[in-house]
Amino acid sequence: MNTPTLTKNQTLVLDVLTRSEAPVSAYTILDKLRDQGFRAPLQVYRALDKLIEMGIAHRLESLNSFVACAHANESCCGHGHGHGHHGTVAFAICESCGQVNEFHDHAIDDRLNGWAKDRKFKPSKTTIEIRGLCEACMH
Amino acid sequence: MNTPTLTKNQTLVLDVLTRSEAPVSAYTILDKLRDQGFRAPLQVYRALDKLIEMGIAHRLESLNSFVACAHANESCCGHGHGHGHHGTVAFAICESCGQVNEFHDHAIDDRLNGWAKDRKFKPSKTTIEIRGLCEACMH
DNA sequence: TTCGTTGTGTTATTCTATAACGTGTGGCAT
DNA sequence: ATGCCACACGTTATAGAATAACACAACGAA
Repeated sequence: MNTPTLTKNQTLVLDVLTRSEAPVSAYTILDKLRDQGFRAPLQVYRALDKLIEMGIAHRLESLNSFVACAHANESCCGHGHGHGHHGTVAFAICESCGQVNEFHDHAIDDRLNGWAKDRKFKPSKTTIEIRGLCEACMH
Repeated sequence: MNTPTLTKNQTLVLDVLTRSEAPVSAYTILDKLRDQGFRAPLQVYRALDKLIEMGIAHRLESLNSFVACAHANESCCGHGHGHGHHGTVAFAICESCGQVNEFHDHAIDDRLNGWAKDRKFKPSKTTIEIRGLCEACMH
């Protein structure tokens, strides 16, 4: 019920994201895929665009980097990948170790949607990113 | 009780931000200040860093652009500029006209802080940006 | 077959941000 | 006053992120 068949480049890029512990920049992806024949940034960006469009990957705006979606097969509220979305996704990013924690919170969604509705603002994409220190990295 | 006296460059940059209806990129700021003697990006970035540090300006991560703080003299909850923060600020950005609406919502703050506290994650900076269409730009 | 769509590859260019120097000034302790 | 330090400022060069513009190949639908 998932992946609408990925192309070769999309698969390669997704693999890099999946294998990485931390977010990866487009140019880092490029470097990691030179051996597989990648030569230009566009090859990476095009694959990323599709993956993000499919909801399989996310872009971290505050880092200019990318991660694989952590909820690939999840359906906490009747939403898998196939149809809709699990609302807006939020990220907690450790500035020390780089680890990213992806989560979603309906109360926040409701709040933001409420604000938007009140002002007749039509949201297309919402970004929530918390930068800070994870427990392991605090001294 | 405000501005801890801005330097010349900081004042110039803030003026550009204040006068602009929409977010401005660093290089656009640079161009607008060439007449006042600006010649290099760093002059802009350094001023921006300070302004942001003071809470007088904000960076929009999803746009790589900057805006003047809309709450400069506000104290909705006992917080002005001087001491602390009015929690986390959120932005609604119209992708058509570029207008930005800055707001803050304690329920969201509480929710995010709760999530962080549960996981012993220590937030340093939180980004919330809603991209979409404002009422005026919907057809 | 023919056409349109989609993925691809390549070169060049634009936009965003920082590194690494060096200069000048104002405070302030001695 | 002298020496020192912090800090704003200026400049050149470079790194990092993203897109423009063009060309080609594979594939399915009409």
